[in-house]
This record gives sequence, structure tokens and C-alpha cells, in this order.
Amino acid sequence: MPVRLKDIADDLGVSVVTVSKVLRNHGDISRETRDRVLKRIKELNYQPNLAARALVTGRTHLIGLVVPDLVHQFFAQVAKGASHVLRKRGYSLIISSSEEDPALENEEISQLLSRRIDALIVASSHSTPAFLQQIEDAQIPYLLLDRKFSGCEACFVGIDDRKAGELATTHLIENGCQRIAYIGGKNVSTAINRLEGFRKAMAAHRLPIHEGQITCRSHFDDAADITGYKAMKTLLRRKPHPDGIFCYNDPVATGVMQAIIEAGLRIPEDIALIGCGNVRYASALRVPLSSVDQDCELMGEQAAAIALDLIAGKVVTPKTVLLEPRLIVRKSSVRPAANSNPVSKPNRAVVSK
Amino acid sequence: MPVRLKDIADDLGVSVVTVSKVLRNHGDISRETRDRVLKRIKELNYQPNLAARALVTGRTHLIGLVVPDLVHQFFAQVAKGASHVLRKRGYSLIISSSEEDPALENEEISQLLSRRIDALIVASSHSTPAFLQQIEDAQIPYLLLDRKFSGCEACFVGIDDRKAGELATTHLIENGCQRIAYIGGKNVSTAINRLEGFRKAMAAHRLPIHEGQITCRSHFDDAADITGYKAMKTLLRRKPHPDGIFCYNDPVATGVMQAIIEAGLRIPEDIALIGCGNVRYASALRVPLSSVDQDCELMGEQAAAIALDLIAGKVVTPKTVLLEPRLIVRKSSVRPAANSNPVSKPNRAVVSK
DNA sequence: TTGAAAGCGATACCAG
DNA sequence: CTGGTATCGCTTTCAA
Repeated sequence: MPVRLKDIADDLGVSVVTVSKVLRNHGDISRETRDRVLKRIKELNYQPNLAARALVTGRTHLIGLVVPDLVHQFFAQVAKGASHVLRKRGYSLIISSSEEDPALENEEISQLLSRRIDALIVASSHSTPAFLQQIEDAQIPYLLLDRKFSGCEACFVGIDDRKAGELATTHLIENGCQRIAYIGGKNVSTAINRLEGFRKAMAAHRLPIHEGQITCRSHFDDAADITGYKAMKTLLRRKPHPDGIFCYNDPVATGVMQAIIEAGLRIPEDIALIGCGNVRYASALRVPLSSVDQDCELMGEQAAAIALDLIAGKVVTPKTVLLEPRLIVRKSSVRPAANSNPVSKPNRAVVSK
Repeated sequence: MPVRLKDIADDLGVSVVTVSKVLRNHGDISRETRDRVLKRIKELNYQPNLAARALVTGRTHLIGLVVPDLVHQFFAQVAKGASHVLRKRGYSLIISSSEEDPALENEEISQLLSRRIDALIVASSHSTPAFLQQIEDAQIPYLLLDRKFSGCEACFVGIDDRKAGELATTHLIENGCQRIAYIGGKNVSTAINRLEGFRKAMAAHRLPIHEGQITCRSHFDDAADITGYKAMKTLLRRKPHPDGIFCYNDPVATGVMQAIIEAGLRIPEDIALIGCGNVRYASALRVPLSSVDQDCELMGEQAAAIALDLIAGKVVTPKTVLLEPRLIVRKSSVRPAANSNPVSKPNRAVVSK
């Protein structure tokens, strides 16, 4: 049985209260008592029972993180960033993966709430904010990550998705693409806003968009790359086929790449391709993949910081942190011929192998 | 203020004990009372306070999972598998990533122990089992995952690493490689045992191994792919350079691939390459990467199942689950010319794009 | 079939 | 400076 406060108190002939105070630097303790207690705590390697502490203080020092897919590197990196910040402050992270399933996500959230986590960070797979009610009801502070809801007052950390879409699309246009297609997810803000950025860039260059050029699919059980693969297969049936593809994330772009190559077409010569998220292995793919970087670890860190602020009651008005997307140019989108006559300078682009 | 047992009891004019019993199907409750209680619980959306419950029962329904790197897809998938099994049984998973740093790992473990998790699953970055003492001291059941320690009695779930090494190496040999190099990690059982399998396969085919052909490096802060990249750069300085490379995991192989291509050599013609772990994006890499599949989700599920058994006291003698490695052949290791004279049939190989 | 009483291990409050 | 006492929300035990 683990050492308790009482064991230490008894050993030293003081009260549990005294020991408890020493433990939390709660002043008003004589130097001498302090040292004796500290010594004994060390000797016995005392570890406070956090469940007991949680019961009386109402703080579990547990923070929940709900993501749509932990296997997607993006969310793993976010988790890493968040975990890093929280650990230093004595908090632990409970990570739940909803597998892009809203029903499962609700269950996960409910589990977390009943654990009385101190705050919740959610990258939701829901398409409407209704589910947030249960969190509000539980009165647990929360913030949205990566995906937000229009008209929702909650704190949010993510990137400027419109700009990301604009950046990527403009880049394709500057590389001579005319018939650019967009492949996105369904009903998530990242997909919707990146699409908006796409439309804006196309309009700015007076390029028409035909309906068939826009694909929005849910992932369901399919991994994102399979979704991309299938979507591209469909696009390839159009004549003429698109000459540029912007995917709202990198796993989708990975599947798209496979489909293009299988069709015997060249990237970027026949079809230029760009993703979003800049996963680590992007440069190692069949054709090094251009992408839009979202600094995912930083995103996790910021989310964690806000969660801590929320807990501390430091947040009065909902806070929104929008990280700047950065264009990362690799082979998949660069057409040497087209480059000779750029429409405009790329916006803070980074060229990477 | 969340709803408490007492609120429900007061509402219904029964005692908290009665409500508590209903909640846990603790027989000896009249049908009628049962239904009334259940109804009210639903209405108020009552969620038991797990901290309070943990305090009295000594069970937190929390299971810790410590991995060296959550961003490595392998461990994310393991976490997914484990989480899936545990969730169904009312347990939550607290995931800690040690970033391959033994000191950080100790801290993480200590945090988890002080949270009184019910069991701990560890894929350790330590090179000796000394750190296990703190877990033993805390009397918390645990099991090792992926990486084990020789002479250690604990439960273990992983793959047969020797066989994985043999499978991969034999495959390279059958594809005509003669000067095969091994690139592994330092002091982890997976690296050591896969190396052993490598040696065994080489010996079986009377192929000599020169010391320079074996590289074992820690990752430290570098991502695994950078480790692989650097190791390969060094190997390429040898004359003649190796004609086959077996990497103990896929991220390392990814870096190796980059280095080979940068050097202007062809895969598999000049150098054949195979990894281990079979990450999802293996087939999408610059050259589709052959690998050894370890069925990581199943590994996570098995680990979770054993953790539950340990908690239930069902495990008498330490249990070891070794999953069968499966060879996945892709382009990076297939040399058409060599295939005409295979040394032996590949062992249950799967050919995949 | 029901419930009163006694904790679980810690903290908060207030008296000495 | 120190410590007694009540309390957090729930389960356990045992008597009614």
C-alpha cells in the first residue's frame, strides 16, 4: 500500500495538516518542521493520491484532448505540443480519438466529462456545434482546435484556413494551372474555409470553376488517402482532366498522387498537386509533395496554454489564435516552364526539398 | 455543480446507498425502486464522480501507455488499438510520449504512478530494466510492449523480432543482394533482435558481414528519418557501397531512401531497401517501400487485453504474446533479374503495391 | 429490500 | 506556527 500523508505525520509526530501544508509550500511552517517533513517525504518516496486531492479541490489536473484521428500525423504532433506544455505544469493529457465518428466522439466526451477533467480541447468531427451543449452543461472550460463552427463563441486555435486555400491555389495558378480541382472533407470548417480560399484565388485570376471540380467527401471508415484516391479516379474521368489539384490535407493528397501515377500521368507536368498540413514524410513521397505548413506542434502548445488560462479564469472574452499558414514548395507543384511568367510573387513561400 | 448521488436520492426519497446499488446492478433492489432511480438518473444525466469512486475502491479505471514517440505512426496505431479495447470496458488511456528520452520517461512514469493508474503499458526507451523497480515498488501491474529486456520476467507483447530480421534479410538475399547493411537503433531489443535475425540469415547464406555494415544509432532529438539519412550517407562512403539495406523501422528507411536517391543511385537496382513496421504511407514513398508488417493495432489490442487481465488478477505466470511478422514486398526490394533464381520461397510473403 | 454509519486520502477553515 | 474538525462523493459493511 502506498505511503499516505498520515504515515508521514505519525512518523514525525506532527499532524497531517502540517505535512499537507509543507507539501504545498503553504507558508507558516517552521523551517525545522519543514525540513524534517521534506526529508521523510523523500525517504519514503511519497506520492500524493491525486484522486483524493481531486475530490476535495475539484481539480483533477487532467485535460482532455479529443481528435478525429490520432494516426493522422497532424494530430499526433498537436498532441505532442500540448502534452509538452501541460506536463510542465503538472497536468496530464487524456487523448481520445473519435475516428471521425460524431457518435463515438460524443461518447468519448461524455467519458472525459465524467472524469471531471479540468478542461477539454476538441478537434471535432461534428458538422454542427450542438454537441457542445453537453460540455457547457458540465460547466467545463473548453476550446476548439483546428476545426471551428461559425457563430460559435468558444475559444479557438487553428490556422487561417481561407488564407491557406488562397496560398495553395494561387501557387498552382502561378505555375500555369488553369483547370484546378479542389478535394476536401465534408462539413468541417477546415475543408469549407480552404475551399473558400480556393474560390477566392480562382476568382482573382478570373478562372472559372465548374461544379465537377469541387469534391467534398467524408472519410467514414476509409483512411483519408483512400478517399483521395477514389476522388481522383472520378476526376480523371472528366475530359479534359484537371491540370492542378489542391487537397485540403496531405493524406488525401497522398492518395491523389497514387491515382494520378496509376493513370500514367506525370506530376507536376500533367497535373500539379499541393496538399495542406505538411506532414513530415511529404518530402519523401513518390513525388515530393508541396503543402501548406500549419505548425502543428505550436498549435498544440497554444491550445494547451489557453486551456490553462481558462482553468485559471484568466480568459474573459473568447480568444482566437490563428496561426499563419506557410507555403512549402516542393516538386509536385513546380512547373519550370510556367515559372518564367509568374502572375505574382509567392507569399512568404519556403522552398524545400 | 454536477449532479450527485445524493441529489437523486433526495429527489426520490431514498438513500444514497440505494441509488449507488442500482447504479452498479448490485442486486437486492426492488424492481420498482430500480426503475424510478434509473429514470431520474437519465433525466438528470447523472455522471458518477470517478475521482470519488477511485478514492474508495482504489481503482481509477485509468491505464497508462508510455511510448517513445507518439508521432511515429506505429505507436499511434498501437494506441488506437489499445484505446479501442479499453474504452469498451470503461477504461481511459493516458498516453505519454517519452521522446526516446529515458529521463523524461521516468518522469512520465512517476506522474502516472502518482495518479494511481490501474495498469501501465510501457514501450520503453531505456536500455536496462532498472527503471521497472519504481513500478514494482508502486505495486502497479504493468507489461512491456514492443521492446523487452532480456532476463525480465514481465508480460510482453510484441513481434518476433529475430524472425522479422531473418525474413527481411533473406528476402534481400533472394533478390541478389550480397553486401547487405543493417541500420538499427541503439540498445533497444527490437534493434538488437532484428540484428540477430539479420546475422542469422546472412550466416545461413554464407555471406560475410563486415563491421562497417552494421550501424546502430540512437535517435536523440533527431527524427528517425534524419538518423537514417545520416547513417546512409556514411555507408555510401564505403567502396564498394552496400547493395542492400535492412532498416529496423520504416522512418529510418525513409531517410535512407532520400540519401540513396540524392547520391544518384537507383532503388532497387543499385541498392535494394527494406524497412520494418509497414507504416501506412510506405507504398506512397518515392520508391514504394518493402517492409515487415507488425500488425500494430492488434498489438495494442492484445496489450490492452493483458492489462485488463492483470488488473483482474487473472495472470498467474507472465504472459508473452509474439505476433508473427509478415513480409510485405514492394518495389524497393524487388530486382527482376535476381528473382529468376530464388534461393528459397519467401515465407508467407504478401505482395503489395 | 433498504439505509445508517464508517471510511477512502487529501484539503480548507478556523481556533488555539 | 500548529492542528482539530468538517468535508469532498462515493462504496462497503452490517444491522434493521
